[in-house]
Amino acid sequence: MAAALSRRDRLRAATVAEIKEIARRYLVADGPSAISLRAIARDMGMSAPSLYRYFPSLDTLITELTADAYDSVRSAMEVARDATPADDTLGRLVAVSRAFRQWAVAHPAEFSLAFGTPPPGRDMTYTKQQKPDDGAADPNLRAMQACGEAGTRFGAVFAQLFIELWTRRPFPTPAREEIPPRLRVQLGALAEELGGVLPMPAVFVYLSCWTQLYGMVALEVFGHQRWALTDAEPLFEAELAAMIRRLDPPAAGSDGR
Amino acid sequence: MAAALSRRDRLRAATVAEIKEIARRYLVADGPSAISLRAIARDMGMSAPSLYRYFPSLDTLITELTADAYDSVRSAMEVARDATPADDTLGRLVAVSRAFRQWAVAHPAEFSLAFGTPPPGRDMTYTKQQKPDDGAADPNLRAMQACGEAGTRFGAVFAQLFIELWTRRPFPTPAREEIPPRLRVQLGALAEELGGVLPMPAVFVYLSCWTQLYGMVALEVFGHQRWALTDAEPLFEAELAAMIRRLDPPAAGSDGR
DNA sequence: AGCTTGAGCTAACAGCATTAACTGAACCAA
DNA sequence: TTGGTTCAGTTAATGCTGTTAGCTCAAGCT
Repeated sequence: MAAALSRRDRLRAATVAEIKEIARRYLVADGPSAISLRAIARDMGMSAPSLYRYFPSLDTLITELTADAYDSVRSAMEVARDATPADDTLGRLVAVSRAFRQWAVAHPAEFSLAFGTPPPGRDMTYTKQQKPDDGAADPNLRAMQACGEAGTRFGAVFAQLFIELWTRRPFPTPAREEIPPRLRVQLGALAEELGGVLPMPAVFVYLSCWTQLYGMVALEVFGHQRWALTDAEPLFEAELAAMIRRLDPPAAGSDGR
Repeated sequence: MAAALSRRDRLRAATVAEIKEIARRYLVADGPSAISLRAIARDMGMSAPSLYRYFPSLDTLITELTADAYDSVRSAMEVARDATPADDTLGRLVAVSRAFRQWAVAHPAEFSLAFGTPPPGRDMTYTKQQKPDDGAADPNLRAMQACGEAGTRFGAVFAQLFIELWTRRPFPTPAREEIPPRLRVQLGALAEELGGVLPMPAVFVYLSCWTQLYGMVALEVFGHQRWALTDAEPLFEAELAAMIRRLDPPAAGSDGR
């Protein structure tokens, strides 16, 4: 059922892909604001209004590029993960983290789209309700929803690794009582959403690690670290090592790699 | 020598201030791309080209707004710092960190300007060389330079606290040998730049804390945490507490607050 | 064969940054 | 006080931008 596309649908898909590819070119060359329908149309030998047959607005195009960015990192991370033995969960976490950073450094514009400031009006990407009439008539809303789902799939790669790690060899967590009540309920809800495998304090560690990772990479890609460092990679590696140490403290030594 | 301004210069400064204020209004209302010279001029009852008497381009205006944002957080942080006893350095660090987050949450648009994706072409904000002909003829370059300096002044608030903390009661750091050589030289250079007070491994801890702080706040303000949390404050407080514990481990107990 | 769908077009509107050329008032020096 | 310079402001124009309306024509389906 993969090739159940009519001739027209295939042509249409090809055009959509070409539009996105050219748009991505402008994006990486001169930033998101350089993406212009007129310029894309010019490059394709078309008129600008024709593009509205494929995207209801420029914003929607950019939203779809953002979703593609999430898929792109995710697949890069999955490749790195699958190149590491399945029984070495910590090794996989390291590989995935490195892949995340490397993708980000190699694709700063896409990274900014997916992990930087969202354009105003598209903040609620991660809304989970909206079950009624789900698909929605508005194709722009549909794109935003798809973007949110792509982001969720991205996050699931990290989450899955933490779940695996926990089931194989639980990592140290703070005691339940050390976590303030208001945080407890939120983390508890999140633990449910993640499948109920991780206990609430483990979710805290998971979020903490992700925050540190994001902070490192975002600071580097956004250029907010150049006042301190000329090459951010060694610091990243050091922080990554610290993170692993936190998840596998040398006390009860094991293979660890 | 504060009032050494001619009448014309005073009027000019007032106009510049009014332009910036209106621009800021558009910024917070609808994001950076909503700042338009024509709209500002319309609001002021002027023609758009007139604004070029005050700013050489829209980009320069935005750059100056970015510099103002740095000054704004910094002053908020300084207020919070000075409201805490000078001998309680850890308390000051907590106060400053909270002020940083609170300012960010209250001013998401300005935060994005200063700490989010930089507009393409203005990446090299933090360049330090360029001593020759320093001021430079290009007023746009001058603005970018001023923006970088404002960013440096912002960072100095945190740096100063870490320096003070270290001189009062040194915090735990990794051993020199645990830090890989390539990172060592960079941190060493940075330690010099910070005045040579902090030893190299302490600089590592400083950067690590700042990264965690930035990660927390950026994730929250950019909305990349809403899939996990409805209210980011408790998690921030928990991470902040963990940071403080790292700087003042309960082993050699002291006042701590 | 005839109708419907869809892909493309042109023309047009409204908004944008920016430049050029010009006017008039404020300032400053003789 | 006069004369020249500086500077704030103007209008007109260029060339971008997203987007809508209305049209044409070929492909696809009945």
